[in-house]
Amino acid sequence: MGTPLPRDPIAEARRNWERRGWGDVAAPMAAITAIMRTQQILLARIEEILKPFGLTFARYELLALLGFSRDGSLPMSHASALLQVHPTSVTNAVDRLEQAGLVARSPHPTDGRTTLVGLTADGRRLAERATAALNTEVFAHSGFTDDDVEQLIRVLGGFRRRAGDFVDG
Amino acid sequence: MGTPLPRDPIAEARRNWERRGWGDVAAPMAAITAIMRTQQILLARIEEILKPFGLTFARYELLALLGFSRDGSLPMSHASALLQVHPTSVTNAVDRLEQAGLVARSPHPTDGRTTLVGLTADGRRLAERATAALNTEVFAHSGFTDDDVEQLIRVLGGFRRRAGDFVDG
DNA sequence: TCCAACCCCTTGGACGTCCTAGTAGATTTC
DNA sequence: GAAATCTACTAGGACGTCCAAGGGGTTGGA
Repeated sequence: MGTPLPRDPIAEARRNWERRGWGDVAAPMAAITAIMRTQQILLARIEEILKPFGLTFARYELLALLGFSRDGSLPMSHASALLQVHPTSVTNAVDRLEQAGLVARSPHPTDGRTTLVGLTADGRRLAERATAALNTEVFAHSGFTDDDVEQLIRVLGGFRRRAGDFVDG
Repeated sequence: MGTPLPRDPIAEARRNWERRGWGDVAAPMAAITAIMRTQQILLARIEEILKPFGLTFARYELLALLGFSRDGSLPMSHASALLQVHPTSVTNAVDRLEQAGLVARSPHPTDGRTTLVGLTADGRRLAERATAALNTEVFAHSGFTDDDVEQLIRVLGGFRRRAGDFVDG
């Protein structure tokens, strides 16, 4: 999985599509496949940076989200909605972060169904250090030009809105 | 995980980054996060279409790759390289596809280390039907305009080449 | 010739994601 | 006010991905 290929496998797939008479959908197929592969590359880079902190990307995202919330604490359902992952994924992440002493669960003061997750002091410190590392090690040399970034945000933002992720502009 | 959010959580994150004084990396952070989320949406759509065929995206990719190879058969290491996944992921996919009678393993004629994976007749038929379904149900209404597709292929292709995925132009 | 280095594949384990229940609390409806 | 419905979280399981380790097959240099 290390050595570069002599040819772009996605361009190859696109040619195969065209050869079979699916030229009308070959380009979107290639674009979607490229998104899949790019995500894989980026995720690997991020995980590599987070590993020394004992974090995965899923756990980091939760930590960062809590760090930006008013009082460092949120209902689990709210975290699930904002991170746009299944509730059980939040349960999983909270279990492990709680084990590590980075977050703590507490009951909601008025709604007995709801559990709040809050950062511990350790959790807040680690989130800040991990963010600093990601900023300098990943985001600062993302591999995209400023123009690329501009276009990606515009194109993918439109896609996500049309896909029903959010409703505002 | 179903109802749209009132605000774009990625734009929100970007504003948080800027507020903390990380404005220099806020845009790439937003672009990368958008790629992550877009991949998640697209993968869910694809898996939904493949489910009636008893396939996952990982298994479909292997089936499709074999369908485009000369004789419908490849060394497992070659499949791993072309699909750009870990060898154990190929082992896993082949195990399940073989169980379903869609592929078959056979020894390499001259190299005793190598195992070939080949499509069965059932496998080839299913790959064709699944591809047709993806073409009409996903790629034909990708949610991207032709311009979007053009830009994504260009931007992500450049990124992947610089990341060492492949070496040609 | 023969052994060290390398390659190919598999096993076992850790993680994250989702789905399907299932339990408990809150809200709505009649 | 009681029943039906909804909401929040958790347990268990399937799947894909990766890493680490191990067992054979190949190869090339001493």
